[in-house]
Amino acid sequence: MAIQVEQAKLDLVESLAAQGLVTDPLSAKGRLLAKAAKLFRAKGYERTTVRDIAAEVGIQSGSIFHHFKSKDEILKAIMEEVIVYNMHRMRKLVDEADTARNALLALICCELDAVNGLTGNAMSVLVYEWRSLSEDKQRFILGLRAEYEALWSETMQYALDEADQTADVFVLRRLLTGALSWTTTWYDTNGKLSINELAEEALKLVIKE
Amino acid sequence: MAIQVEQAKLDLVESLAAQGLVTDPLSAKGRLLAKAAKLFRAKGYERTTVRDIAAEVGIQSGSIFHHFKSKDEILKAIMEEVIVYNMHRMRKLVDEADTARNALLALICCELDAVNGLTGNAMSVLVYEWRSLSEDKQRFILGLRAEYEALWSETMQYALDEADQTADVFVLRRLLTGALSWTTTWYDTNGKLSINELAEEALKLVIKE
DNA sequence: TTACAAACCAAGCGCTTGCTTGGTAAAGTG
DNA sequence: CACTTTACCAAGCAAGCGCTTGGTTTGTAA
Repeated sequence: MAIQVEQAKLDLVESLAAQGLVTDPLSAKGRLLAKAAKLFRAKGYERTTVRDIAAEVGIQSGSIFHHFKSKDEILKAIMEEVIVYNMHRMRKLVDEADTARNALLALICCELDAVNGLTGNAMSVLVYEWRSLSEDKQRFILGLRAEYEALWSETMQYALDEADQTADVFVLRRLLTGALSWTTTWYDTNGKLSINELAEEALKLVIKE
Repeated sequence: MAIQVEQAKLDLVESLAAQGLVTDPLSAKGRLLAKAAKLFRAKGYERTTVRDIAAEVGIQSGSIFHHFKSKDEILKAIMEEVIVYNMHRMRKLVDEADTARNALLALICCELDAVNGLTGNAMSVLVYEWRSLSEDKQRFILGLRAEYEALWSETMQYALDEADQTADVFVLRRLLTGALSWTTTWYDTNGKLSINELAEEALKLVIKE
């Protein structure tokens, strides 16, 4: 991926951090979130102890609770911020796309990059550590996801219309969600297949040519 | 799904249980496995305590260790048996199929049914509770999965050849794996969409017509 | 230099966890 | 009938868990 694209992603983080929408990744709290996401992904939320996180950051376990009220507040923060961040990216990409097909391709690319790139740990946690949140926190995150999914459905419907295809968007989006999120278990960022190539393959699942 | 198909599945369980390849679901141990799978799926392995399982079965928590040496032996047994069972089903269906396309459709159908039907709890656990196994047990299960995946790759390649399509089977199978296993989170067994219809939709992702 | 908040430490509390132990009751087997 | 095996109970231990507490250090700005 081109350098300016990577820079754009960093700029967005900085901008969102300045607005207080996400935690500055360079702050003490931000570093803690990143390390926690890494551990939660690698070992699972329940198997990761606050002592593990503290050791990874280089502080005492009790000090964690200066930044977060509880362990599952950490999990919630990871999930919330990764949705907020990717939502902003997605909206921008969809607005910039010239065709409906390319808007959909951009979304696929974005989700693949979210799952396998910088926010990969957080995205994996979002997808697979769902049940570890308390019920009310689950509802809160579900609300955010609803917005995210609305943008997907809309974009997908436009792309299907443009290609003169009829399909059940509900079913198709869910099949695609699984296909894309599952890449976290097998896709190798340093392998031969680029994210863009993989995105083209995934688009072919939806839009026949 | 037709009654005789359901009966065939029960017959297979009985036959495998008689051979000692899986635990008889009617035995004390078998009931424990089923209840454990249900809980592991609903709450996750780590959040499910041996006391939870015992209460569900109706025995004391210590009595569990008469049947299994440790908690993660239960997890391993659930995973092992669901692979063995579905492997037998898949082999039979592939052998009976008249075309390569139908063999692939049968596999898709089988996996969807495995994920959403009788073995749904166990399959979800197999897919999502992976990291909770000890390392050597992970390797053991991985060996079984390798056989399972070999049958998939082979069948998929035949179907692509038959349809005069070229594609990367490695990538395509993994995209499909994600799409199918993710159905566990949204597919409603009692909804309007049947497993067979969903399987046709999933086949369309792979084989264009 | 003083003042103050943010970041962190050292120690440990109370609870839950997987698992062990020594024993009992019932069912199967010759 | 005696004997073995299977299935289970009642009680509790040792370890690990999230989290609290009271106090100390570090950074910042007037």
